[in-house]
Amino acid sequence: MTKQSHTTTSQIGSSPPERVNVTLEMVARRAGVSPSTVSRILNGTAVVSEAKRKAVMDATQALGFVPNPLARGLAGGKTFSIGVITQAIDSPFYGAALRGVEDALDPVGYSPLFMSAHWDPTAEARCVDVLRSRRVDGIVVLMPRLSDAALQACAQALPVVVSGRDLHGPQLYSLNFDNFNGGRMATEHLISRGHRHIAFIAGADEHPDAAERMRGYRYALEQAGIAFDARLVVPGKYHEVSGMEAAKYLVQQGLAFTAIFAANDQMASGAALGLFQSGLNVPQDVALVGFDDLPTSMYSTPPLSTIQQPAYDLGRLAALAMLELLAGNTPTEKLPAPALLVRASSESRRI
Amino acid sequence: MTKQSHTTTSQIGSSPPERVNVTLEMVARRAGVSPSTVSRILNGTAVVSEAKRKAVMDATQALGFVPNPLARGLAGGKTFSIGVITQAIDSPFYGAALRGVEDALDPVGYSPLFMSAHWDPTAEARCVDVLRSRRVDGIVVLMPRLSDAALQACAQALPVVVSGRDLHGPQLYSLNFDNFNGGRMATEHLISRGHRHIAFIAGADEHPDAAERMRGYRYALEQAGIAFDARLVVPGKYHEVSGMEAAKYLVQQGLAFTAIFAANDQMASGAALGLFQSGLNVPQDVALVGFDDLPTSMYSTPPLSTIQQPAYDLGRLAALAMLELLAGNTPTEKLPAPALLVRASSESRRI
DNA sequence: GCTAAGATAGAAAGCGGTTTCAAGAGCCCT
DNA sequence: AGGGCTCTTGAAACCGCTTTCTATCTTAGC
Repeated sequence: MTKQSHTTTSQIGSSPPERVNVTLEMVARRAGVSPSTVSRILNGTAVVSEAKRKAVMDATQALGFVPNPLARGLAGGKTFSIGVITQAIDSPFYGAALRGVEDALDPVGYSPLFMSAHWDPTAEARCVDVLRSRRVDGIVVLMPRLSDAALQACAQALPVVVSGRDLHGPQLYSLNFDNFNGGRMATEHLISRGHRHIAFIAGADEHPDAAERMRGYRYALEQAGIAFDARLVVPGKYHEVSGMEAAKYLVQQGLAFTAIFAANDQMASGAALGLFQSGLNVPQDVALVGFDDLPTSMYSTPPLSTIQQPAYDLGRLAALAMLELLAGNTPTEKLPAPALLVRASSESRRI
Repeated sequence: MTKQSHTTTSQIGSSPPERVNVTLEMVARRAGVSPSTVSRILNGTAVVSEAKRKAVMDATQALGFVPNPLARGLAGGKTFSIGVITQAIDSPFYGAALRGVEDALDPVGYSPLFMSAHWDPTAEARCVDVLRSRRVDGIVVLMPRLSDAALQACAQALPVVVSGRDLHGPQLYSLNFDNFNGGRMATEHLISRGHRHIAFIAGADEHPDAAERMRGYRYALEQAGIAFDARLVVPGKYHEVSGMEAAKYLVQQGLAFTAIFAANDQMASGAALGLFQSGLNVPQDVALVGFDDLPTSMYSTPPLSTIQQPAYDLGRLAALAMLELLAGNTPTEKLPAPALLVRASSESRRI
């Protein structure tokens, strides 16, 4: 892949903006060659004599030429932009991921086009359509809600990278996080602290990752010889309110639990509040563990123990994988294994 | 402005993707008219006989024609995309704002192009260059770090909307939030609760809004006849760690403060943790008020009293103002006045 | 009834690149 | 010296749409 150099000589504040759009033709004229030659040199498409190469480079520099991406897209079919579909751009989790995407794409001259699907498959399909109509070179879908079939169909037309699935194909790559082991580790951690009555605030059923985390929870209990108690599992919706309500509900039920494992940090944060409002403190009365390691979790009061899910890396690796796909290679990116972060919210207190 | 209808008949899952790119010319042929006519009809650029209009509409529908934005941009100069520069896409504050931008732009067929400048003016200038090279129709800069002059120069070339400044011009609009009164209200709230020794965790000096919030703090003290004590003002950097350190520092100094006003919620959150680690509780020992009302602040333990700064609206209104500018109108968007949200972190306890 | 003005619609010229096609130059070989 | 190749480079077509220019057909005016 041609490394896109954004050596743009800043136009801000520089001499009056009269220096309107410099075109490839102007460069050609100044360098005394044909437009085709300039194009070839700039793209490294063909071998050119060193003399002309130098002349063109100089002219490019002198004129501050920056190729028009629109024209390039129209003619060459590549827009150097890639579509990124998230569920909500304003969620802390996706925010970090988008940052990762940005950091991976920017240095190579690609621009991300972000869209939020709001957990709605229909909206997600529309996002895909809009992105395709904008002629993006590829699409990255973080935590898709679309069916596997739909994603695969989409990958027929252009490269696709998804997270949270296990799909593969010539133009399709997926990055999956080990939610099962994350769930297992979080639960084992609580068990190792002496807890035997561990409540679980689950995520929405449609979230495959939420299901995996729960599977990890149950597996850990089983391994420890603790009977699974369905009453200790409360459904949540991955956001704070649902965590808060779940915690209050657990307290109201009068169940004897000493710890809570929430399927994500947002719910854990809500749960902490729910417990607090019910007169219980974390970790003195109830130990709490979340999942995701949102940037804020480390600074909550008390800091939240959690499973680190590298959202930033997720975005970065997904973007890098897309670049590989675009370059015709087979991506090899892998997400790091889940890691347990023990913080104050699950502090010792052996029961 | 022509309302862009994204009536894209979803291509996902629909009949094989053989139905390659439908072009305007194909529509023209099918409708038995010239390409120019199709263009005119689709853009409402000229009066056309009802018969042809119908024929074209039908053909468009039947073929599922979606104009190629690249070609449009190349030919017509408008790309229906607008650049949005934030300081950090992964900050909760900007996340909400971006969501607002998205919501305002999407229905009218415009796409946002997000870039993060990381609080670096040089990076910000580069963002502007990249966006201009991508031929965006306008640029929205949320909380710019660039000089007024640079922004004004930029507005010579294309419409610009900024937040956090007070700039005006033919192609320049700004949305400013009343940080002074926000700071004043937060402080007055604490004073009304009986506090006389109120510490202030300030934001970085370069942030004009941080300076305004501090001015509000001092003004409120003055109005209440409370002497300003420079030792109670600790500099922060708008992120959690700095808030945490500031709180610990205050405690270490052994100063007799009973309340803290932090210039933003992230620092307030850090401060709560710092106090907690110093053995002090919010609000029993120290009352705490933040600024911004981040989505998470409401669910922190205890919920944080704060000044509501409508980040979502900021994004939405900025985008709407841009659309006005693009339509040749003078925007009239105004941000709502600051509002105090009293929550548990500053709970009663009259001293 | 004939011309001036107005309304519609097509032809064609870009917009700024990429890429195919073809030609000229240089080189080797017989 | 001439034929056959390869290498470099220019000319021109094309990507898909907008827009100017021009031509045709009405309709109005006297």
